[in-house]
Amino acid sequence: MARPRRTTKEKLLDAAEKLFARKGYHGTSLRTITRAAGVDLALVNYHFGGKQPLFEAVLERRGALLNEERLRRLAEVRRAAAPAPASTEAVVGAFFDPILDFLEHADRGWHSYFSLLAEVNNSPEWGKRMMGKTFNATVKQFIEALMQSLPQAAPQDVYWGYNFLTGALTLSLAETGRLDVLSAGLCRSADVAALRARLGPFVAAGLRGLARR
Amino acid sequence: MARPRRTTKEKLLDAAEKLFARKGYHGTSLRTITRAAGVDLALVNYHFGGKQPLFEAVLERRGALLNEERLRRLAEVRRAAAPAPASTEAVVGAFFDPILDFLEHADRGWHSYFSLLAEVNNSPEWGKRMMGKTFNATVKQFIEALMQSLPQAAPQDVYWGYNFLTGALTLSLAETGRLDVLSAGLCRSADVAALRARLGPFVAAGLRGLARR
DNA sequence: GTCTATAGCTTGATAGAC
DNA sequence: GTCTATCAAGCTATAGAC
Repeated sequence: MARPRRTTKEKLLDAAEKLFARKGYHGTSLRTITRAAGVDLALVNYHFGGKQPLFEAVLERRGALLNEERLRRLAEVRRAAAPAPASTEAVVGAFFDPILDFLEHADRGWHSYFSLLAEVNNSPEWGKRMMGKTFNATVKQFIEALMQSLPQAAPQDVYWGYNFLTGALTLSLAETGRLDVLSAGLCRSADVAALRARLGPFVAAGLRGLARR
Repeated sequence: MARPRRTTKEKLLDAAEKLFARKGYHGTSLRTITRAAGVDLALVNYHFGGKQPLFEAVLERRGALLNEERLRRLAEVRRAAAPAPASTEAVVGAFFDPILDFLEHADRGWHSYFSLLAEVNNSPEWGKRMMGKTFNATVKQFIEALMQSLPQAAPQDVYWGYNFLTGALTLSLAETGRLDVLSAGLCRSADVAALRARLGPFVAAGLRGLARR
């Protein structure tokens, strides 16, 4: 409630975030976005310079916050374990928990943002370039920490393991509702507490299993 | 080499598969598809009735083959283990191996198909409806087999575990090239043998870890 | 910063000749 | 089954008034 007056830029970012998450980049027109934002069409070009720069601004806005929080927690678990390396469970937690906390405690926009991220991460069109630009520097530090926590694992196993880890995460973040259908309502895609209880154990056990190969 | 003469319908399906995989449904125009297929624009409507029916036909063509092969292998591992239930590793293998075999031994179209599937699976727009229509009946049998292989696990754990499993799989199938960048070339997204060696162990260990919670 | 008006294209779909 | 021709609608982007 700190600043209820959103600027035009923020209105555009919020509306674009929600709509890009639902129908993707090409499935969303600037007219739809500006109508939802209650803002004139021409202002997209004034504030962002075009459709694609707007898209990239959406991805980067919360990406920067996420990186910051992840690195803070990674430093924390490393400090707590020193001089030993942080455990696999702790590193995985530092990677997942910021996302789960944002989803549970913060504004609804994070749901859209992560759903969009899930799509971008799995898209050949955007995956490599856009995910890399925003997240590579942070991710490299996590992969290094995972390697230190699993000294017997080959580097290739850790890279592939990170790939599986992020795949499991992103599909969960997409909140497609498919889990609800498959389980006939027993599980809900949007149940963050249920996800939190299970994602970490699954991934940590998977990584240890890979290292044991 | 059995039938080198493709029908117009097949030409359209092949071109659409490749292009939808690259840029998604909204990012691909019918003109781009028909140009790539060497076929007249109006024939999409004649043969399929529109853009969306073409998209669904692409998803269903190979989906039917995949379901068939998966169920064949599931029956096989069940028969081999009877009267005990098939092991988690065997069930997971029956789910992954058909995909990996198609990728390794069959025509290039399977790469596009699975890459497209990865995007659809992570998309709120298509995920629930299109994945469900083609795959729900088969997937339910696999989830049931997983439950039998992990009798101590709660059903919720298996449903969430299936969600993680399919997330890890689909990101690997997307072949976004991100793994190549992160590992500085040490691992390659398209290396099916490397994926085969690691995906099963990761997922089986993850499921067992979940069940042990 | 905001808005109107519009240029210049591309889109999916179809009517109708062959 | 195939192809030409075209329609109406939608798109991004921008020039220029306020």
